[in-house]
Amino acid sequence: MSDEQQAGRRSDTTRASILAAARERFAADGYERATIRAIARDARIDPSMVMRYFTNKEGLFAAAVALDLELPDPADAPREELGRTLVRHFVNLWEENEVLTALLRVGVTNPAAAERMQGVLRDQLIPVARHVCPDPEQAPARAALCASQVLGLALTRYVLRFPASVALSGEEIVDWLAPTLQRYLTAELPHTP
Amino acid sequence: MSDEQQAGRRSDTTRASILAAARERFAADGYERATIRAIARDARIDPSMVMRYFTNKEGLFAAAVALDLELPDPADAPREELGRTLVRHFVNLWEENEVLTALLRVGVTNPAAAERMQGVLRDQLIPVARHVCPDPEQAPARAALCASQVLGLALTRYVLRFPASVALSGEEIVDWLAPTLQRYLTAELPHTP
DNA sequence: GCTGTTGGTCAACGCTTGTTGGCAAACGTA
DNA sequence: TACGTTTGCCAACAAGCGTTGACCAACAGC
Repeated sequence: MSDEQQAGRRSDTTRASILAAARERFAADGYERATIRAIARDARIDPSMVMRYFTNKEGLFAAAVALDLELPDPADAPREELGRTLVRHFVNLWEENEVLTALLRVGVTNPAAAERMQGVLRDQLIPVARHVCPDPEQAPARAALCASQVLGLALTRYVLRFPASVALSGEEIVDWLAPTLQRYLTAELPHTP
Repeated sequence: MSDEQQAGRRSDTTRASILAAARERFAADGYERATIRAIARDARIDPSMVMRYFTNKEGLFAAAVALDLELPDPADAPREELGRTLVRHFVNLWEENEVLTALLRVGVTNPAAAERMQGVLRDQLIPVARHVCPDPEQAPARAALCASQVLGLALTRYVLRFPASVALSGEEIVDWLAPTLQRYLTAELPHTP
């Protein structure tokens, strides 16, 4: 009767297991090397099922990396601790959420994924920056600097797996990065105007 | 007579044009999507020539991304300006050198490239850190933090191409990042021991 | 003159990829 | 019981990949 959902009645479990396998493979191998055949094998179904559920490899990826950062409301934390709050939030997110690694690894090769990351920055991080930084006009640049440090750490820790970066504890990361983000968000411009 | 070089007498120009095309493609497309056929087309030769000169796709990549950071000697700059000196050096390097973008984009998918980046960190950046940081035992962690910030900025600027990151001038990048690297290298540990 | 080496092209190989359409069960409803 | 829908597997497709080996043209030295 209802055509508002495409498949959805009984085998949501299959759909979910495909998505789980896809996330794992995309996070581990990137876009091209995460083949539909390998994902289907992990989910113990036939490759053609993937097409039925998600029409495309692109569609599968888009469904696999639906993302909401759920950033804390800047009004909830004191302005001087926002850096620390943000870094702690990101570390927790990366530790528990495979989607972020998948998005990062794929975004490097796949323009659609890169654009989605850019959208996350625009819709979720820039507003936070606009709320706390001295001149709202600088919000995009300041948010981009924060993103560069957070993504850089994720890159060396979860993707490139530099030993010294992997060895850091969550606490240490927070202690090192918090002042950086705090300065990027709230400090006056470092150069003479 | 001399067998110290494998091919090298007359057609070094072909070899060089293959390498140039390869660097460009690897930097723009990553490992899998930079096909030998496309590289050969760019260099206006037959794909089989690539194999003759470099035996493998792996061999081609390895030859295309030979890299030396040529970091400044830490003894040449005053300790308090090392952060600024390093950031300026890296910005110049990234602006003029396609190899770094290629290495970054490929390293995300290709373990061999990731290992090479790790080697660069180990052999070229950690020694600098060991030379200036309070406790030499912390050198790997401090160098990894510096790498995370530098690579993160390169990621958002040259690979993901976030507009706010692209819009930054070289000077602005130096002004923002220098204090970060300076702190990662020389500050006392930020947390209580 | 021949002849061997070098730089280069052509056509094909085996393989993997994303993707498609047909067919077989299982199930709910009438 | 009969039937239509859902859920799934199987076999195949066209295309693209890295890679190979046979063949050509030019040029060197004897």
